[in-house]
Amino acid sequence: MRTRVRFAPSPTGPLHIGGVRTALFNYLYARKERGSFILRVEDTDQNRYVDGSEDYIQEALEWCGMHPDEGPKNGGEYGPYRQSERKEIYDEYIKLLIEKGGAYYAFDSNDALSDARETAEKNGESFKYGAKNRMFFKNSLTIGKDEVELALKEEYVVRLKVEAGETVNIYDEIRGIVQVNTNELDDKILMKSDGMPTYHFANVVDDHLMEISCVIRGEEWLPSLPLHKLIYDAFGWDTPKFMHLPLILKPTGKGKLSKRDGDKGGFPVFPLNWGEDTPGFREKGFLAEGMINYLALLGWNDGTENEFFSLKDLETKFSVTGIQKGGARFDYEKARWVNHHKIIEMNTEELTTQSQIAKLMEDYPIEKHKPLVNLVKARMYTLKDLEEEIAFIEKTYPYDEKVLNKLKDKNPIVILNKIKKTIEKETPNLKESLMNWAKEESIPMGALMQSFRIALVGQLRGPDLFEICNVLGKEVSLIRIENLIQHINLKLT
RNA sequence: GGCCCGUUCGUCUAUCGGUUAGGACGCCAGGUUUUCAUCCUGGAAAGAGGGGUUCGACUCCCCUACGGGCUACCA
Repeated sequence: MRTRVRFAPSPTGPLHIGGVRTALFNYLYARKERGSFILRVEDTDQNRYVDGSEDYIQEALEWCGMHPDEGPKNGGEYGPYRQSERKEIYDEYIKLLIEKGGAYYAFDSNDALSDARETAEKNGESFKYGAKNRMFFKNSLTIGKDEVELALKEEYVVRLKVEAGETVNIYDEIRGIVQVNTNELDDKILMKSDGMPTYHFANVVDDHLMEISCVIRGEEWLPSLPLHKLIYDAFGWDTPKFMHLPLILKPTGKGKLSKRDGDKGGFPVFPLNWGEDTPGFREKGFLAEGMINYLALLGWNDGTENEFFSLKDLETKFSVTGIQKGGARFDYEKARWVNHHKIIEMNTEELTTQSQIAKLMEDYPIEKHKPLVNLVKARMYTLKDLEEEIAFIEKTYPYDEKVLNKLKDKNPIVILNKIKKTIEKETPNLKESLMNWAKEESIPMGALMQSFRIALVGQLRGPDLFEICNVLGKEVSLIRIENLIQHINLKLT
């Protein structure tokens, strides 16, 4: 049997990072098994449909390098790949299921159902429309044929007929056998009154028709797995394999990771920007490889102590046995650290051509780009860090007065003047020359370097000083040194 | 509440009955460096609790606790 897996998001907004990981594991499984990775858009709920989400999903996958083999954009033999375009298929199959006796029409009003729900809750029970009570409701099992014909002209739904008292056994590739008694299940609605299928029905029909060999999805679907199994059984279809991935949890506190957590903690929970106030990893300066690597680590490992993987590595190293059972807390610091590593690992040439990097440097001559990136590369955790790291080119930070106070008694003016002169003369090896001078004059190395650094950038941090001097050029360096001399003189008077 | 799933350092994790319980992020200390950062070395830090099974349990089983998910004509 060919390996075919699908990623099946709903276009209800931006793709959550948990969704990205589900897509990733699907993608990796497909590549590892030399199968197909399919994108299917599950847009059966018109009320929750959000314009632009499908494009967002597509773009996010492409940014990550996970190109679907089949999907709404590039088509395929098993299309259409949007559920809203498969309505006739569901109609056909729901009829088939009803004929087989696996499902039935139900005509209960919302009022009747909420009444029933209320009384059940009053008695401390949870309401379930099922084998125990379906005969007390208005449906095609309780009313006559003629009446059904009539009722079918009005609004109706189709429900799965779940037999009572049976044990359903299903195998999850990660967790093993999951067992549920059908008494715990209810007669789930398969077709809604608007004529669209529910997730459960569309999902099973499509997975079967698209010949999906393994369903890989989030753990939130585990409770409905028995239901799905029952639908397969009702049709007489073989079930695919199932794999339920653990969820991504909040960094602290209870529950799964949400957009609110990102807002609170100042980190993205989406791959790409969505509107103005929903930041994405990409815009926050992550490399796709950085985000992917971190996400892969969140709930999976290859059994070794290796933590760095490219997407290509993962395609060969991915294995189901390495998948974790329990949920994993999201740790932005570690995500940043992984990204940092990816930045350092990337060759400077490639890094320099990253569009975000190129944009930050567009005001500088092109030949300076690579040396600049090279200079601050090791200091970057995100691509955006470049901006702050090269800010010294435009301006100096306000002088660190604490340092100036300490330097006060160490002849800073003498030192600065010496540096000035040395630069003016265009001494071939500035560093060596200054160091030799300091040695001869018994000037502490610290005083020399600190004065120089304060002059050029205003503070005691930043990349290699002589490189900075080099980048700034003779003219700017001299001006900055002169500025500091004046600043000190002003303070002395 | 009911049902299902889970539980190793603060966090992500290794261990697949016998280990000084290993690694990574973060934290702390030291080193390299003209500064900061990078980098290197070291350190503190874990088997939820209780019962079994076993010569021996982090590992297998049961119970409890805790955590998570589901409980819609949403996915």
